[in-house]
Amino acid sequence: MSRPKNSFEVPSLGEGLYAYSEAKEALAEGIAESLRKRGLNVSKEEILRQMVKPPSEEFGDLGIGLFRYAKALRVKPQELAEEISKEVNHYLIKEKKVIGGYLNFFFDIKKLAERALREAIEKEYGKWDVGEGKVRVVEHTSANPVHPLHIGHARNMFLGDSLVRILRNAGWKVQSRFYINDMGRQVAILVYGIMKLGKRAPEEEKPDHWYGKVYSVTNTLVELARAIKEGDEEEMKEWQEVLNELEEKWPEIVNALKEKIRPEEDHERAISELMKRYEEGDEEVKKIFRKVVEDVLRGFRETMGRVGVSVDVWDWESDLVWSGLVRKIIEEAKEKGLLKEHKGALAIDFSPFLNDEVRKRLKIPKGLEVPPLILVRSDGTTLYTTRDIAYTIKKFEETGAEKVINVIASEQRLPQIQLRLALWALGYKRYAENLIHYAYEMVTIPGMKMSGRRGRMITLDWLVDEAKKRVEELVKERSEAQDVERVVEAVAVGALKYALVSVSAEKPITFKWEEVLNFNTNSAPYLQYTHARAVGILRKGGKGDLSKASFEKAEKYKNLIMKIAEFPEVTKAAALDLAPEKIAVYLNSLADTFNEFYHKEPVAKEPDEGLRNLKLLIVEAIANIMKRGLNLLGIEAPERM
RNA sequence: GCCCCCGUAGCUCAGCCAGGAAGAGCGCGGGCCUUCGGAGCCCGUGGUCGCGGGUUCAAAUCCCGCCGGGGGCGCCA
Repeated sequence: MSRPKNSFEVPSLGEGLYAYSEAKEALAEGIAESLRKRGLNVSKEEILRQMVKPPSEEFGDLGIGLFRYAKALRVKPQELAEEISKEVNHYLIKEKKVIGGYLNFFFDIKKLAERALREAIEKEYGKWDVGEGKVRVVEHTSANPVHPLHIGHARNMFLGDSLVRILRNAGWKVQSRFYINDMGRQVAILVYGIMKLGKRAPEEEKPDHWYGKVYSVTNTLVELARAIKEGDEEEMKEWQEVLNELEEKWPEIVNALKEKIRPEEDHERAISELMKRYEEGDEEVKKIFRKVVEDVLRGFRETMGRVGVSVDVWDWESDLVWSGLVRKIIEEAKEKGLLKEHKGALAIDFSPFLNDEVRKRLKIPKGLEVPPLILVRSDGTTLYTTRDIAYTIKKFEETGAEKVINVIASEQRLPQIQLRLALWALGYKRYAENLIHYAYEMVTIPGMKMSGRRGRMITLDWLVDEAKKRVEELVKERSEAQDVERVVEAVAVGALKYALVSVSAEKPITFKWEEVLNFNTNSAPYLQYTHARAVGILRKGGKGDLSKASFEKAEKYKNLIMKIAEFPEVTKAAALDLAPEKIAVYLNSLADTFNEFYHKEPVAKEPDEGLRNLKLLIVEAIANIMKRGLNLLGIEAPERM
């Protein structure tokens, strides 16, 4: 581990790497060196990538296939493996075994346990400095402030928050940001409705929920008016149906707005006018927009508070426009001759830039046709992506960030690509290359259809309420905790988070309560329970003493020792791959291994003092890892459940 | 139509980026409770890695083509 550069990112370990990692790297370097001696140009990193866990314990704990090098050297794989085997050593390795072209290593579990257990009971086990104190920005949640946060935003928020934690743990300085998209058409529609209605959210209702209703109703009335004007029978029918549905749910709001948003008026123009005035900074309009959006954000913050997520910086899209940053971008584009008229608006045509080299560097798929990006509407206002260009530059320049990670639904892949291309075209090449679209797929609940236009939403507030209700029933009877309320909260929220971060982001999720709240396996409650159980043992048995533990008996608990020793590799991989699910998968398997041990081995009651101390150390390591691992996923680990 | 993502055991998923020796859990069948928290444990069951080609000593992994599911192709975001 290199020396920390930021005082607040100091790893607690002294010199050197974690035991397992140190051994693995030493072996890799040894193998690479052996191969270099034979004339091959091989790096430690290349070897490291190929080192795998053999399929069976009998083959070894760590291994590598040397076929490709044998081929390059024109020798038999087995012979090469045997020769290299003699040249590679580390004090934590007690045996080497060659099987075919594989070179496998066995750890000396006693020695590994001595080191790994000492490391694992340290407060900051699994912390790294691979980020070297460099800055990264993670933008997440960034929901449109026109309706409550829903299940999709929840996935976004939990993934984003977990990435922040994982990256910080790996030594990056991370800033999280929420982009308040207050200049889009949707907010203008909401404000339009509010102006017509002539009032803001009532005290007794959560503001984001109330505004969500107003937004749905206004949008429906506006769309209906448009359909009538255009004489589109089909659309008319559809929107009328939506309106009827909304009227059943929220008669008051619909009735109040129906009077004021009449089909014969030109609402489109009025809304465009509003947007324009807001963009120009018209004081009167500004006041209303800001008040409405602030109200909705208050609702967001309340929800985020419930699930324990906060962001460092809240950025207003409108500030970007008013500060002139957006205009500056447009000027730059003009000067560079990038702006072309496209159907009456101003756009960047990317075709001159789209060569294979650029595609590769900006991760744009080979076959993807990228349409021109419109920067300025014909009425002179700007669009979301235009402002996002300015925002991206701001994120990089304000923080000196090495990379900016945008957690954004995969539906927005194309605009994100256009954004990178626009940055590239404008000459912000480093930013373009280091802007990461962390895309995630949708979440669905069987039997519940979300429909924005129909005001049908699976809100995060509802999810939390529902989870708490369900958890309460399960916990109340059995709980040993005094503060059952807090436990219910931690378990309910934890279960939701785990369900949404334990699956890789690119996979769609089908949300099923039976799985989310399955206390038996692969869920936050299962892991929390395992943690509480481990802590419970320590309460009874006390903490283990390193100087009294019989490490020579560690071999018997090899599975656990190995797992404990591997934890830092997992936290590192999760950070490098931006993969919270790796933590989840690991913790689940650690819990399985521990529960097996727990059942077979008395710990606190173990009569042999040396063995008892060893076991207590193992239990303490598990508790610590469980807690730290869950924390990286944003999940609390109560001491009692 | 074009493009992107996904397709691994009955179910939920890991492994795919950096090719090397098919993995978990659930479910199902059987067993274990006077024991530190049974929200548990043990044994067993289960796969032409969507299909077809190709590259390779070696393909779930890379390449090409198809099939199925989802998403995207707006002066919306």
